[in-house]
Amino acid sequence: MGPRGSSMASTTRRVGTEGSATRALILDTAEAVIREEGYAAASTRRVATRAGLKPSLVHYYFPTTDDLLLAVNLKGAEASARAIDAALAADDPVRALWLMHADSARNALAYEFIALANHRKNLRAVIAEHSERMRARQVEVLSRLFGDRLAAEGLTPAGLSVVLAGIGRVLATEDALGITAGHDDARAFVEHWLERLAQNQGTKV
Amino acid sequence: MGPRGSSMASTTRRVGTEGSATRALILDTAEAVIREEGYAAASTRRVATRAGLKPSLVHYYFPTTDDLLLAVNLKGAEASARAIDAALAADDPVRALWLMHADSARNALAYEFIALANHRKNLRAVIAEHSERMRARQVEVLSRLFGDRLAAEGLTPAGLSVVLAGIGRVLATEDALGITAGHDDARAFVEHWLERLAQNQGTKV
Amino acid sequence: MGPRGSSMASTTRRVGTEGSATRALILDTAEAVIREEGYAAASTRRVATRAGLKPSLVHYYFPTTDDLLLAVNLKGAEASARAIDAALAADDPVRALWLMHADSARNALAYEFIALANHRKNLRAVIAEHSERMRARQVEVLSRLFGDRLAAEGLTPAGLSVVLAGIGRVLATEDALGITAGHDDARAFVEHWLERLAQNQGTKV
Amino acid sequence: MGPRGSSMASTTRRVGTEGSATRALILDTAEAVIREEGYAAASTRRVATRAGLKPSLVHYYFPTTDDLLLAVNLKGAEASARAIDAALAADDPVRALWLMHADSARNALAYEFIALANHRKNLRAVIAEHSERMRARQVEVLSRLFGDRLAAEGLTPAGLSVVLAGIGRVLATEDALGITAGHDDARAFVEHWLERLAQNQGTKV
DNA sequence: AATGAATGAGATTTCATTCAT
DNA sequence: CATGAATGAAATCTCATTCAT
Repeated sequence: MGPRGSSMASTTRRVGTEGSATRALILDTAEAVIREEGYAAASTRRVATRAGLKPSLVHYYFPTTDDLLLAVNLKGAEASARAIDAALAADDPVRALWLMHADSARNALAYEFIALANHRKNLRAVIAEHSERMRARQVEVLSRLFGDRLAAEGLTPAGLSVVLAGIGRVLATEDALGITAGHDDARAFVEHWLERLAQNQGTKV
Repeated sequence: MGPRGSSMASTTRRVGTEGSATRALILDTAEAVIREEGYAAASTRRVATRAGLKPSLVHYYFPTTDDLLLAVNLKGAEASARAIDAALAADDPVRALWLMHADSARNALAYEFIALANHRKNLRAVIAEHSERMRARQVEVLSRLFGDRLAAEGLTPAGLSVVLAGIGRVLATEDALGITAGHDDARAFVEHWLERLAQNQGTKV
Repeated sequence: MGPRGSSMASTTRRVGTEGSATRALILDTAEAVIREEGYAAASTRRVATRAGLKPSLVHYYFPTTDDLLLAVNLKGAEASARAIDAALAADDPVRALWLMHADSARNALAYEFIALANHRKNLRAVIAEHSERMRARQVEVLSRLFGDRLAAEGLTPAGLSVVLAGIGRVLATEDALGITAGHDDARAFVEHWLERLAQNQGTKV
Repeated sequence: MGPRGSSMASTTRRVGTEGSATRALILDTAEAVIREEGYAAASTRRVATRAGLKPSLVHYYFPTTDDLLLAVNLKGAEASARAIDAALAADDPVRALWLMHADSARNALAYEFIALANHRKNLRAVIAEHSERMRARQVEVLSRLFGDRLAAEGLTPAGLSVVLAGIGRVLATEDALGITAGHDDARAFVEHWLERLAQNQGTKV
């Protein structure tokens, strides 16, 4: 990905007003680029061109490419957190959670950040922490929903979260590649199983 | 990611003796680089340096970077095919298949190629085809093992393959990032469930 | 000076044939640029433009700016070594040594490399070593010329080398800036003193 | 060295109260940066960051980088002038002058400005003038101390100043690089010689 | 079968400077 | 007094690829 200084990415450093419209535009554009072309394509130039800005301006707001990537990651994490909280408030919380995991737009982004974390030691810790926080948040929600009742299925809230994440992600990523064999079957299986679970579920809080 | 020519990948063009030791060395090195640093790092130079060869020589065997990447992908696909066939011959075929899906080294490579396919239209078709072939091969194996008996669980061979792939992949990728919450629970759940399935299984062919 | 990776400069790495005419041209041009505009001006672009080459070609021969700078330094050190050896063979060796130290072209280059060493940890060791080798070579020459006879003046070969280097350098650098006050006086003083020394000198070897 | 506007340095233009604490902070920080990392590192940004200020503020006080550099140079010249005056008032003035010339902190800064003058025509005249003034001031002091008595040694006040400057500078710069061969010998030689001179010296004024 | 030379493109980053508030 | 925004230029480096030998 070109030369990259070895200095730690400064998660906190943030040039430009937080509420700046330009900053938001850059962030949105970068997210779109990452989703469509991968994190490696989120170069200053490409993002700037697409946003109709000068490359230098991108650097003004995000001194380092890492800063930009982490900012997009953070934004995604915040969106996921909101989605989880919304699930808890939904009519059928478990199903809402499953839909979130099977959402391909969300998965495309998440996938990129995992790939990114895998290849850039600098960013690994921050990205991993975001993922862990999402897991924890889901555990909270699922615990509130099921109490101990998941144990009857041989599962735990954390285990359920892992299973849904895995199946959701493989469906989304394969869809993107045009691979579909077994998808409907797997989806039906999960949904059927979740329905059964839902009957076992405690009162919504 | 640096400049990448837009020329169609010449899947078939192949210079250099097929059985050449140099060719094998380049392929192995490229695979290691991809596994450790990601496909974006598999540049002619990097592979050459690491293999102790001149960059030009890499180009001699693989005229295009895409040629090299596809060759590594093909090699991985062949290894996966062998693993699936070996599973069929194992004592506990379903469990062997699950272990294959949960194998982190294999997943690391597979993950890279999915990311690659996602971001390079050129290669998408070839890589997707390899994945589909693997899925088909597993369906064959699982059908032979279970016949119709999976239906009782609300599943199909293809659906089961998808489920195992998803859960296996999420475990492997999160492990790599040091995320472990819920992993043991999910693993126990899958293994317990597979044991139950195995009792339902037909005679090994 | 722009981004600079933290990787150690690879003193030995050397792309392109040693005897290449292009390589020599780049080296000569870089030396001229450094002498005239300072080491900080020895950028790929500037050197390339001045040599009538493409910037990429400079990178082909000297992957890193540090590689280029060190190569120029090495070339200078070799020239100095030859000058010292030539002094030993001259009619009046001590005076020849003094003239070498007072040579402004040589000093301009030396000055740049000391400044460079001062500001780039990477290169410090190599450059310092070159300087030390020059000092050692002079000590050898002066010892051969004077034996113990310098002691009568309260000096040693190494001490004399330091004194000549210091006075020679200040004269050369100030000349370059147009500062001349006291220069003739200092020069006369040194030359008078060296004449006296020469009479004290042993037989030339 | 990055882009550097070609606008003449505005030696006189000076925004911000002369006595401003902020101005002094910027000046001190710039001096430290130059001393430690060289004049080329004294960029608006770097100085600002290190001083905990915004880059724009540095520009507010010093519209141009050249303005900043010259201000630091002036500050250094004033300090040297004070050191020379102090030498005259010292117990052993000649020795005090020598110690000033051998002072490595002072030399590090002086070295940078000579390099700077060498490479930026804009600034050459101003910096050279400062140096010349220091030389003149020393000549005054030495004349007062020795009258004509230096002639017996074949020297003049200006010549002595040059000699001390040269030897002092080479010792200081080589020390910084870890080169020490001959240093003690040269130092002993100079000090012994200065002692002899001192006995020849006139009454302190 | 292998390699040295050359080139154009692009990515990352740093910088000085201007302007409006 | 002070600052945020914006911009254009340049420096460093990496790459894929082509060509001639």
